[in-house]
Amino acid sequence: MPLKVYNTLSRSKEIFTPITEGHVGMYVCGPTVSGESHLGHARPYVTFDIVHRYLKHLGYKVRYVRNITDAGHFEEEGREAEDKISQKALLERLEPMELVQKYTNLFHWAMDAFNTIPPSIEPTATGHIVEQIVMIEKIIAAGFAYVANGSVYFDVEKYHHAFAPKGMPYGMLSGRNLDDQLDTTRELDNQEEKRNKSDFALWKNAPPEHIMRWPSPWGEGFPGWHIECSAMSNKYLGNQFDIHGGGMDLQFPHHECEIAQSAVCSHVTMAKYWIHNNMITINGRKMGKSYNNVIKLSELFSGNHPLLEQPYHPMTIRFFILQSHYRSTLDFGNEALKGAEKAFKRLWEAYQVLLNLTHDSFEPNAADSAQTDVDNLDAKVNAFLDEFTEFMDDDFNTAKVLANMFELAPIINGIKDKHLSIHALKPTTLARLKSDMQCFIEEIFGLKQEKEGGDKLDGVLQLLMKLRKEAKAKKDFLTSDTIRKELATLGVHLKDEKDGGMSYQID
RNA sequence: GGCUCUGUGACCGAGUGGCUAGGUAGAGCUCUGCAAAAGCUUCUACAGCGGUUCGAAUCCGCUCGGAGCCUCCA
Repeated sequence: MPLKVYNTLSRSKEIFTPITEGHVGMYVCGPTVSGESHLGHARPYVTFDIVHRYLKHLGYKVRYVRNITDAGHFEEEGREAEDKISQKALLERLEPMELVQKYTNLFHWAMDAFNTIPPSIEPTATGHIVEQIVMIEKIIAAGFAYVANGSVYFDVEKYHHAFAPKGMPYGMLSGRNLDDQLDTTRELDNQEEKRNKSDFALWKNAPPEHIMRWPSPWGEGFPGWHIECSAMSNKYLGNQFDIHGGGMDLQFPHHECEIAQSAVCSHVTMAKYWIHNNMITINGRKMGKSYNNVIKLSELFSGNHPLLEQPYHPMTIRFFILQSHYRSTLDFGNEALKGAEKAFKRLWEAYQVLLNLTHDSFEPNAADSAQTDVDNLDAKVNAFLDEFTEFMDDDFNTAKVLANMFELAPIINGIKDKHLSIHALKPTTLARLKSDMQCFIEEIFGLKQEKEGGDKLDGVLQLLMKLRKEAKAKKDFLTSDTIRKELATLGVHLKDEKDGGMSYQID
C-alpha cells in the first residue's frame, strides 16, 4: 500500500510520490530563537521527526532542512520596527547573537532530549542574508515588489492577478480570498509605505536603534518575516521540493507568502505536499506567549511550574504526542500526561519482556498448548503487525499503531506468565514480532529508555536483591520488606517475578 | 465580520456509513507471605434537533458551544 499524506493544498489525502524517485526533500519551519522553547514547540519537531524517520524507513533518502530564525522579526508591521531579539537582548544585557546562541543551544538540548534526529541542514537566517537579498532583487526585477523609504514590499495584488491564471492564486494554501483580506486587514501605522494593505515586507529599513542590521541595495535593514524560508529552502532543496511542514498557525500568512515569493522566482509552487501539525492546547487554548499559558520544556522536564503536578520525562511527552494524530489538537493536562507516563512504561516493559522471549525457554507440554488456539493467536499477532505499516501509510497514524501495540502487550505478558503458550506462535511470527516492535518503537517512533545507574548501581542492586531473596527464603519478611520499602523511597522499585526471580525499576 | 477547523465516556484520545479503538483513572477477580507488576472481567460515549439511508458518532441542514488564522506565533 502506498504512503498517503494529507496535503493542505488540496485539503485531502494524496498518494505520496516524490519528485525525484527515491529521494525526498523536506523543509520544516524551525523555531525563532528569541526565547526558550515550550511544549507547543515539541509538537511539530516530534511530528516531523516521525515523518522523517518513516520516510527513511520506507527507503527514501531524505534531505531534511529545518531553519533557525535568528534574525528576529518586528512585532507589528508598520510600527516602529521592534526587533524581538534585540529588544530582549537589551533587557538582558546580552549581545543579540549571544542570546541567539543561548536559545539555539537550549533548543538543541530539548530536541536531543526528545530523541529527534537532527535535520540534514539547519540553516540560519543571519547566515543567508545574501541569498535573501538576491531573491528580493529578483522579485523587484520581475516587477512584483517595490521600494519605499528603504524598505521593500511584495505587491500581493499584482502577484495575485498574474499568478491566479497560472493556478497559483494568493490564498491557495489557506483558502483565503484576497478581496476579503483587504476588508479585514486592520489599520496599521505607516500604511502609506504600502500600496495595499495586504502587501508584506521583504526587507525592512532599520531605524537607528535597531541593533541587528545588514547593508543592502536599499540601505541598512533586516529581512522581512517570510523571505528566509523561501531563500533557504530554494538554496538547499531547489525550485520545487516534496514536503513543506510546519505548524498550522503558519499557514497564513507565512506559508502563503513563501509560496508567492518563490513562485515569482521559479514559476512553480515551491512544495508539492504541505503538511501542517495542529496545536497543543492548554485548557482548550493554544499555548503561546500572547496567552500567557506557556510551559517551557525545561519546566516540563523539571516539574517546576505552577500548572505541573510533577516533572515529566521527555519520552513521556514524545509518547503523549504520538498518542494523538498530528492534525488534531492535543490538550495538555496532568491527568493526561500521567496517563501517558504509565502507558509508556507498560508498553516499554512488555517490549523488554518480548525481547527476552524465546521458544527454548518454554517447555512444550500438552496442558500448555491446550490453552490456546494456535492458528488463531498466530494469525492475530500477524494481523496486528500488518496494520503497523497500513496505519502509518495512512497519513502517519501513530495513534492507531500504538493502539495495536497495546493489543500485543497482553499477549506478550500472557506468554511470559504462561497464560498463553509461546508455541501458539510460530518461530517466524515471534521473530517478526520482535523485529517489527523494535523497528516501530525505537527506529520509527524514536522511543527509548534511558539506562540509569550503570554497572556499579546495577551491581549494588543485584546484591540487595540477593539479600532480599535470602531473607524471603527464611521468611524474614521484616528484612525483605525493609529492603523493598527503603529502595522504593529512593525511587527504585523491586518486583517479584513468578518463578522466584526479582527485577528492579528506577523512576 | 471573513476563512479554516472542531464538539466522542471521569481524563486524554482513535475512528468517518454497518465491526470492542487504545491509554489512564474507577470496580471486581486471579496470582502473591504481603505489595508491586502482570493477566482476566467490568462501568461511564459519540453536543442538541431535524433530514438522507435498510442502517449514522460517521453524510446533509439548522441550533448551541469551542478553537486556529486574519497581527509575532510551532
